[in-house]
Amino acid sequence: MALTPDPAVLHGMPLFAGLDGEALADVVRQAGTRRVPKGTQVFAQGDEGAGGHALIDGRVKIVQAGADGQQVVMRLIGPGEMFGTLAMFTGGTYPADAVAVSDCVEIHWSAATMTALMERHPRIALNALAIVGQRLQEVQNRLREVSTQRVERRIAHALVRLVRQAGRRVEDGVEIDFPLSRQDVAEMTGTTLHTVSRTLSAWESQGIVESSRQHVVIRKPHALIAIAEDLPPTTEATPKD
Amino acid sequence: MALTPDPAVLHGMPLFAGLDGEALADVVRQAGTRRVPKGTQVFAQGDEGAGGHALIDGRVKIVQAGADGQQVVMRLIGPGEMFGTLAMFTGGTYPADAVAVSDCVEIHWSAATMTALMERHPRIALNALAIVGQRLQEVQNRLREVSTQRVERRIAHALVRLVRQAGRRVEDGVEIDFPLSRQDVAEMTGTTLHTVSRTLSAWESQGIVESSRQHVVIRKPHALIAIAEDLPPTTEATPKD
DNA sequence: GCGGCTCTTTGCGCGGGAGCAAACGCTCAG
DNA sequence: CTGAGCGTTTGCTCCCGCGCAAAGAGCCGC
Repeated sequence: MALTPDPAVLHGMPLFAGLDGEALADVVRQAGTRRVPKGTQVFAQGDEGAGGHALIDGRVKIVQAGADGQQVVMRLIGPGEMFGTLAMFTGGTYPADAVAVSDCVEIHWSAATMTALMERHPRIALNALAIVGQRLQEVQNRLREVSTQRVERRIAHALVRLVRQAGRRVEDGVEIDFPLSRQDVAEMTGTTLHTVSRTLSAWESQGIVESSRQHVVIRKPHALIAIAEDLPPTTEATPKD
Repeated sequence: MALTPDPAVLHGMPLFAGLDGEALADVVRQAGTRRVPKGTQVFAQGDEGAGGHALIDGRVKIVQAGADGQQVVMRLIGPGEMFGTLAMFTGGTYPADAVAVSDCVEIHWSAATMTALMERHPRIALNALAIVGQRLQEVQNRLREVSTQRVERRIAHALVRLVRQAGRRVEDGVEIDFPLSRQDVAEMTGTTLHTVSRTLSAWESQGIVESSRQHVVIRKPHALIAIAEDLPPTTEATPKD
């Protein structure tokens, strides 16, 4: 292939944690590289022959659609993260769409090579187990959240998670470094874009956030956390933990 | 120790699928057996040293509670099913409560022995991967459901799932063979026991279900599926206005 | 610069379903 | 048999958040 990825990109990927340099080289040798222009799909829900994907550059959104067309944003992927790996262990068809929200570069492995890699380096299978287990817990937490909490709190929590995942410090605040529409947030929290817009407007008038088209900056992270955790509305306090 | 489980109980457990008789005997040899009286916990959310559990007899409910005390029923476990295994791969503390809703007998393995078993029989790790992956997909589906669908449909879907898992054919209908309160259903679907009660009452007056205390019988499964899938009401359904 | 497109904001009205409270009824202990 | 306790039913009220609609605001290509 024209593009041969640098083995260094695999560093920090939990799936390949604990592998020695030789093993990493082996993993990289099997990988293919691909450019994915903004707005196109990396793979589609129901596609056969699921393999493994790792994002080198850009942003990818994992969206699951129901029979009625209703969508839910399952994950947002940034450089260095893996995606689409779940399908390999559960029958081979992708359970969701992966769409590039900016121009992307990804490396990928076919299901066959991935299986071979896991046999040659059993450590990968154990890593996968830990990763999938953790993902399961996260989804369970989201399920509990959406089942028991009000909309405002869910939106706050979603933003807090986004900050943790894609937050970038800027002068007076933290920027969410991800193209993020109101519709996206709605599909992450089980509400409508209208309610998200209203909520953000309210927060903006309180100086908690500042948002523009596809773009959000958190001005008072502690206030957002207070809403997410349902703490008393302290004016300026550092929440314990 | 008095109780030495029959290796046959492991048959049909996906986690041990594909193991030969000798390996199964090895697995059984490491297991401990325990009786758990109705109403008590097998393990509690946050407990350290998570191991693996398999239910021999009885019924167990897996419940996750949030900081505010709000609960969500994650799974219902019947004989032959495994539970509590997730925690082994993700840090060692149980993410939910497991409470016996009837007198139970379970076998269990400590985290250490389970790890050793997985090293001795790598097939177990691969099985675990498939199981956790499938569970993740199921939870994602529930998340989508609770995020996008109305209450009546969610309740219908929950009952359909319960029928699949613990359904028992009886004369004119299918019985859900599991002690099931309105509160339980509410905690599975993200609503309140009041709404569940009202919904079941409405269905009962339409002859779709028949319910009493902790007990539900589905009289017209097809009608329930129609509600769950939002299909046009079938032939004998009572017309709406 | 102009027009069109997408994303966003905001007003308005309504309804699904939560919350509260009270009564009913099955089960079981004594 | 009697009483206590828990699960269930049902009425009533209220309001959060959805749905609809229309206007505003960046951003694009031409």
